[in-house]
Amino acid sequence: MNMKETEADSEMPKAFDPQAIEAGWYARWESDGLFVADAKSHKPKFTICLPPPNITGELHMGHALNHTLQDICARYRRMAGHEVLFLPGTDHAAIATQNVIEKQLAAEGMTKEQLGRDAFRSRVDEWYRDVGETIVSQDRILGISLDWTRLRFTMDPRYVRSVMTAFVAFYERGWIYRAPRIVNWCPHDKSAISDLEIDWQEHNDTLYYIKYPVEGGGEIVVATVRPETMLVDTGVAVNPTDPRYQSLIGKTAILPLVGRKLPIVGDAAVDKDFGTGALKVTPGHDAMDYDIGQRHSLEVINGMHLDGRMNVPGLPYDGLPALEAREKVVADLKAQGFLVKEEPYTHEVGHCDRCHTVIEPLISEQWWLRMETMRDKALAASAAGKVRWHPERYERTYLDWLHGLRDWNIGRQLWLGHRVPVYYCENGHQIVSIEPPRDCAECGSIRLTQDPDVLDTWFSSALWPFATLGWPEETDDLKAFYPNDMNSTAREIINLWVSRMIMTGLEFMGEVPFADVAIHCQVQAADGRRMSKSLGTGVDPRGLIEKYGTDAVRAWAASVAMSSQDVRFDESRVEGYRRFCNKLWNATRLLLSSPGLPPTDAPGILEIQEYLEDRWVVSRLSAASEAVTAGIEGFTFQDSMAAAYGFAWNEFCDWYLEAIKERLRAGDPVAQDVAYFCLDNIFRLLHPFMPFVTEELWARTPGHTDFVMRASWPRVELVDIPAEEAFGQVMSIVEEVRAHRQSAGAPPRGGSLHLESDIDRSVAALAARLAWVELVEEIEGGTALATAPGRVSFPAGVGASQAELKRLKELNRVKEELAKTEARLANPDFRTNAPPDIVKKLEDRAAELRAAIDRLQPTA
RNA sequence: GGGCGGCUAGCUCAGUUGGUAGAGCGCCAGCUUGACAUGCUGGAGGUCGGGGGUUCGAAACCCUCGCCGCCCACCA
Repeated sequence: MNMKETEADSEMPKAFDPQAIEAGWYARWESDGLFVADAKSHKPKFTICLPPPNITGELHMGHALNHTLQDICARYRRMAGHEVLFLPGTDHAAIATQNVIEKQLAAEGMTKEQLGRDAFRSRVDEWYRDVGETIVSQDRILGISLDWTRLRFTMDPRYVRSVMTAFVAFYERGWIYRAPRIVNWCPHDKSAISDLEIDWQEHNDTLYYIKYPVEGGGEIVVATVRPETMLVDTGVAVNPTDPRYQSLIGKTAILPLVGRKLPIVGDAAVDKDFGTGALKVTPGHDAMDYDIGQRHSLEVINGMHLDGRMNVPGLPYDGLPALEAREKVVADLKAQGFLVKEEPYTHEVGHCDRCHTVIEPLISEQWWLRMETMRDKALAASAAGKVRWHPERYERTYLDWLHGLRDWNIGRQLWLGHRVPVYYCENGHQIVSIEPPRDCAECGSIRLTQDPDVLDTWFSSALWPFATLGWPEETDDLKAFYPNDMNSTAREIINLWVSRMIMTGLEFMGEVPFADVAIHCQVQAADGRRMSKSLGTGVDPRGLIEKYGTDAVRAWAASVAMSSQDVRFDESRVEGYRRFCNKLWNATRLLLSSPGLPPTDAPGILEIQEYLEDRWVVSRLSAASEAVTAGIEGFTFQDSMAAAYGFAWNEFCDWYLEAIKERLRAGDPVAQDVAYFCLDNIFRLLHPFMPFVTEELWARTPGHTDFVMRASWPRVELVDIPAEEAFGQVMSIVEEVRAHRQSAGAPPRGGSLHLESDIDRSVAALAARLAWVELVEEIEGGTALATAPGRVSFPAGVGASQAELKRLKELNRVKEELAKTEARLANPDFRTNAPPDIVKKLEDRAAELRAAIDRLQPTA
């Protein structure tokens, strides 16, 4: 530790310059090992595993916000005496990465099929190495105190082993099975995706009414927005309670254009009020139809190839893309007189959330994971209060989803990701194994092929809180740092990620992965739209950092943090926090300019009896430190920021430093001591929020030989209520005198103030000094004060009539308030029902107002 | 179709057991006051989305309507 070397003993520059000070600190913290967690430490542990950003991504406002909040917690806990592990990592983001690579290949005039699976894989590995830790290393400029020695990637061999272990464990429990189901199929990625990966968009489509003839006479009309799917209809369903159709149940309809015979069945899932109340049943291409089909043993026909083209051999629509097939089907229906009518119809259509292609539900063999047991454990953990949500309301989002949970489609038909560890031998035996098996356990065959599917990216993310620590090995890290303590996330991945971490954590580790889940607010663009690169509404945090400095961006992030409301981005607020940094900078300069030897020990021994302002400021500091701590502990970081800002600027700088300027100039050691004590505490309280400027100023102030990052968390308990009341009186007198001075057009200094003897003399003296007036025993004329018994007069100014105007205005305002107050007091119900202290307060207020009126009356 | 959040000063937001409406930015006016003009001082500006109700008293609690945003949902 050799901080003194670079400590600037020289004159401080007049203005705070973020670029100049932020450069060095991160490297020094890192090289001094301040971010590295010690699993052997005896301190209480505090662990956060940073949500792994997509390796394809760029740092955006959401990361800046989320990572800052976690870093506030990490830095705070270190100072408060915890051994902190704050672990960074990245996620392989299978679909997103595959799309990136495929685009690259396309640019080279190639497809992945031409390249082959193995070459594709090495291409991906190369790309991963290339991109490396670009995304997370951007966290360095944000000052995020991550333990880089423990950087993890979901494709690291050790992590892959965790994923395989989890798969096999689930398989052995009998929870993994392969079955055909309707899945959300992305024809572009040629893969199934889960329900949660669907992005719903409103479409203006057409609802077609189609006439199906019924055998033995008559007809039944169905309505659909996807007429091309009728080619593989295998039934017609009506609601059994619908009198219009009851007589048709059991009969057979004839499918137009195809001629297939369709049983007409009764099923309660059919909505009588939609369309005609009759539903064409296409079990191969609609989830509800599939269920109806299962209930009535209807045939399942797959009518689509995996690339979205129609698969209807023998029909003229075979091989057409869905939309073209739709046009042709409609034209033919119209030509043959089956189309009854068309009407405009607006509805939600699912798109792939990675590539935005329209999803086609189709039947497909998939790997599924049964969730019942894990779901029930998760529910029980919540019931037992093991997971606390902040804000609380998000617990319901989570629980509601859990209650409706269905089996999870964990398979993806991609080339990139964790390959399903299932192998088949030439004799059709199946082997499930963490390591690739050499031969078939049943027949000894060595001709094995691995299942082509890979796992949903979220399957590996679900293991993050313990797979990053080495699970399934019983590592020191795992023992020391599981369970983690908090998880901080955007609300859009509560179900996708948080819920699944909770379930797997309970299943494999027997404990919830974290006790607290913080869901931060969403940052919107200034115009209220979503921030997104494609909309051009994104704001790059790096640009902001260049402009205002990291500390300003972080302080802004903290100030919005966990607001119940999403916030519109307002750059002027960031700028405001840069000015706050400058304020701290200059307050420090003022102190350092005070003559005499500065204290050599860390400030702390206080002689605060003599001066009212000293007693007041440490009392306010006590309140601020409590509020800042409570805000961090209670996950309302915005409250912490507001409390620290308000104290440092409005109380410490505006009032306290102004009050002691003369004492500082005179080199009064008590004033220096108290002021240094306050600054010292301000730096520590603000360090989690604004690490750079606080570290820099800490190094520049006396008595500090170690990093503020390693200082202890302050707990100031010097509350002095009488001092706060007395100083409050000072403030209101000073403010009123200043107001009178301005409206009188009097010069900035000078004038006389007389205060009646029931005002404490120390209050009177301090008020006079701060208001730049002379305290006098007698006063001629002048203006009466409303806030205290007394009068003030100024050397003749230009605006005497303005002063008169001001007096009358004030008199009016006071009279109005008195009228309102008296009216409330006159209400007998008020006196009988309101608590006595409220009544007393109001009576006191009325008395004050009457006194003020007396003083404000013209002197005649 | 369910559910959640929001609607407070021109703008962005605070307002935690109901008890005289706040901050920052912006605006107006005055200050080169020996830390800071990235500053200091003073000021203007709000029927707390509309309407009901509970209460002595509502921005806060209840009902209702209206917008804005989000999440969940196998109605074709």
